[in-house]
Amino acid sequence: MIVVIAGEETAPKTNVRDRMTRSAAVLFGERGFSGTGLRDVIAHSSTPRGSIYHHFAGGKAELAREAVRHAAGAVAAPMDDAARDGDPVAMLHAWAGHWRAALTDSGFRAGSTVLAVAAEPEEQTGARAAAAAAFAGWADAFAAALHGAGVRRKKAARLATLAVTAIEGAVVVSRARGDTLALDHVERELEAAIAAARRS
Amino acid sequence: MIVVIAGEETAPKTNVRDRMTRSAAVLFGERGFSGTGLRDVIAHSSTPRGSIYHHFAGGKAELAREAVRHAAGAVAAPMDDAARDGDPVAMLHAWAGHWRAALTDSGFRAGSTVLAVAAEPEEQTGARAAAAAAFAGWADAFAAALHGAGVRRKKAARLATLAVTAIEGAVVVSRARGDTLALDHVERELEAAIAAARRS
DNA sequence: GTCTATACGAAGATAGAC
DNA sequence: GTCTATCTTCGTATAGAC
Repeated sequence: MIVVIAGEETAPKTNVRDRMTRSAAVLFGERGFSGTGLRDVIAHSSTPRGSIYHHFAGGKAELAREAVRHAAGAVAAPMDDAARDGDPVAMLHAWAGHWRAALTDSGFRAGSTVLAVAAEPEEQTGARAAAAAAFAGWADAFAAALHGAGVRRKKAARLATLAVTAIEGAVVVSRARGDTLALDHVERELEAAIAAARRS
Repeated sequence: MIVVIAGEETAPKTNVRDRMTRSAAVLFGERGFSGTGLRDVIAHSSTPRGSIYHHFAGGKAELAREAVRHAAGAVAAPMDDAARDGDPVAMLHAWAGHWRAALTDSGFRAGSTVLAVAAEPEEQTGARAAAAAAFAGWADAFAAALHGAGVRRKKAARLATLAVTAIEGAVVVSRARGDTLALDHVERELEAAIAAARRS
């Protein structure tokens, strides 16, 4: 979410930190946590080199936690927009559509920041809890929509976990293949699973 | 697959290379490709330091390709054993059971070698094609079992993609959470999806 | 085949001037 | 807040002795 303060002439204090966070999210998703250097983040965000430890006193681990939180929100935003109808299928399409666009727009270089960080151990990233919270946030939002559409609460929770894991997995498989076939298949099968759950 | 040659007294030529490959597969799965150094592989496999470039002239990229192939086979083995009955549900249980055991036995440090390599770009790993082939191999084997159980060929292919992506995703989420809940949910929902596909 | 030694660059992180 | 300079450790990879 971008907050614009009316009439502000100078850049907000958080500008540099935000740009670093955004670039870190992109690069961690593309190259992984260990595969991305702080120098890469500086170069990608065009921010001052000497100030990264001023903005992120906790070093790379703090940057990873912020990047994961940012990425979690960036994925949740289109889902939340679509959730206003209360239709879980619309939510699924917004969710899958976000990744289809990210993959094709980047020439299949984009990847999930959250998954990339979660794929490396806590000792390296220091961001395991943030990644787990991101997965849980997506699942909870989707489960709420499913429950609102008449799916039993426990069934909705399981189906939401299936959606989170399959979509995150489909992003990786699609990237490896260089096409969106895996994402297409997952989207269609999840839609069928939602329809079946609503009937029962 | 492990081949034991009867009566062989000395270690086979491939012994050191195999141990390096196995350790690389474990460590890439746990720490990611960039997060694992060749020194880590040497230490974990207790192999001679000076010989890694003798066995893997292509360097770390060649090691990654071999590790991915090895990991692909290690996951396919329990699936193939269960597939002898031709029951896709038994295959699913063997598949999920393999990961449940790997996660709990390792204190939730184990991870998917294939996913870890696929989550980093080709320019870093040099193993994108091997990862894509591993995903495709699992999906094709599962799709064949589904088709043998009466699921239309195209539906079977889509459902198999759902299974591959969801299980790989569930391993990451389970690791981040420190429990097998995501894997449990995915296994149960995939079982329901298989049952629904056989009815239609 | 395996060894030691090392090249060469980059990693994360810090110090202290301004 | 941002700079430059630097510390220390580590990365992959290679050379050449044995």
